[in-house]
Amino acid sequence: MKSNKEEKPYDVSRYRTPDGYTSDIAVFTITSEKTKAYAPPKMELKLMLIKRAQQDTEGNLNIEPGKWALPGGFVTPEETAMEAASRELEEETGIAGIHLKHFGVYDEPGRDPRGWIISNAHYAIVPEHRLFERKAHDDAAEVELFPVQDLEQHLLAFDHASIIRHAITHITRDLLQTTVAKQFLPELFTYSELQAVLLTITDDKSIQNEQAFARKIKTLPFIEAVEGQKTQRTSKLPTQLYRFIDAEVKQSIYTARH
Amino acid sequence: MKSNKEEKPYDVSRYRTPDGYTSDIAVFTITSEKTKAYAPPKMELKLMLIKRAQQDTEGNLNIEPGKWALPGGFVTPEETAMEAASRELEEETGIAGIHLKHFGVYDEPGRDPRGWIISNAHYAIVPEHRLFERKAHDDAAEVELFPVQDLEQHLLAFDHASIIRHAITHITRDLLQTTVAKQFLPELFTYSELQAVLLTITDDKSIQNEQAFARKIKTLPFIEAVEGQKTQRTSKLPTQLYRFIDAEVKQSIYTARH
DNA sequence: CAAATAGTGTCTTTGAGACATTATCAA
DNA sequence: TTGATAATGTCTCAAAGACACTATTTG
Repeated sequence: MKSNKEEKPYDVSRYRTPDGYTSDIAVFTITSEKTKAYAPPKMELKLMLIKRAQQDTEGNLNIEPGKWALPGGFVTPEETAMEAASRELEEETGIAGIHLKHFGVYDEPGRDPRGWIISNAHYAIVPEHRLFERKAHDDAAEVELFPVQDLEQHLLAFDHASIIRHAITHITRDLLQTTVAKQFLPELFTYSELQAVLLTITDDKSIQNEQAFARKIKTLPFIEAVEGQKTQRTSKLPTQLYRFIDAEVKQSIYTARH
Repeated sequence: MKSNKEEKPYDVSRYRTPDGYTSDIAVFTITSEKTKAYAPPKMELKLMLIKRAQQDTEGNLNIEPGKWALPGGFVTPEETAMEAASRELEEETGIAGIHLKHFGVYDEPGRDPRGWIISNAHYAIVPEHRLFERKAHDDAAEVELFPVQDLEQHLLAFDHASIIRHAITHITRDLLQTTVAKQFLPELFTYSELQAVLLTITDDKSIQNEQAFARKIKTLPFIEAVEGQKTQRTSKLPTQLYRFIDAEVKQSIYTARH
């Protein structure tokens, strides 16, 4: 861990410590647009960003004003960055108990004009309905949801453009390779709801095809049909409900079909 | 990113900064034991650990002496943790240009008795032959390779037991779901060599079976046979050599067979 | 020849893919 | 009845799995 080299009194770097440790959060939500009654929703993956104010509440100039940024804040010594993320998220949006995942650390020298500041980045999955009650934060001039496709064109603070790219890469991979998709869905869901979630980040043919996907969902070892449970929220015909079960998903590129 | 709350003068946490930022490295290697001539090697995944000395070269007591630990050290403001890992690895083992991957951050309050120290953890893949020239570091009483199975029984410094568990989880998943296995192999390799690497971390039936795996390797989109290239290092019969090619591997648990 | 690994032949079974068909219900 | 989604029937084709067998080379 620490080598003696740094502990020796003559080592100049001994007392160089970071100027700050922050936790940033890429808050993703999927908005469902009900096109009509008795039909599966059109879903779209969106990222929540905050527009940095010109000045803080004391009247001092803010840093990187007017740019869009990920919510976040400084971590205190009494908490982990994950706990800080959870706390910030609650302060920002008023919601707690959200799925959070670490996906990277940003420590490039010069990434933050304020000094040597290390950012621990997470993504969060927030079901749309829980975002309704969100409230503005003190330095957040605006809070807005952006479809993940057209994020490139906005002016982003610090190195957040890069962080956001990685966040999208990670959540996309996790949605396809783990069962996090359940964080976007109700406890019980139909095949077309799961399909709509997956289609926000993939255009895979066998996921696009209704019949194929409806058949496939029955064979997945980590999803089970809930006998006798049906809903009419996606069609006039009562539709089978499914739930995720705790089953370890082991996969390998050396055994899968290609 | 930073909220005004922390910038206000009355906020006590404003000046609380970490006492250090370290980079730790889980150095993995696969040792090949040639059981006999003209046979595939028996391979085993091992992790390199350092035994912390009782005192440093100045005669001061060292922290966590006698315990096994991951190599690593403090990150300076002029570098990223990844660069620090690369530098430390070179100082420690004399080797450069090694595959490194970030897999986690450790920032639990109290994890390090010296203060609020954040560890950015990476794993490294070092081919066995490059470890031969490794040399002892100044505070490393001993350097040793441990098979990943029997790491639990050793006394580990700080929270390294936990970090190591995560490192093994991550490298295992990456070996099966990405093409990092190539980091353990020569440029050109036989099906049985790749098989031996994979069998260090899985007991999957279709990887264990020679015929099945020999057939499967020909169909993998990210591996190609190198026409006309054969070797006799794994058998008396000249054997086809393969190489990894740059092909994007997209997989999904919703489309794979289960 | 014996032994060991590499590689093929072939049969069975499973599931993916495609396409058509049926079921159910609201408007 | 129309229109929409859900669900099934069925056929084809590709690949997985299993097992036997052949090929090549060294000692």
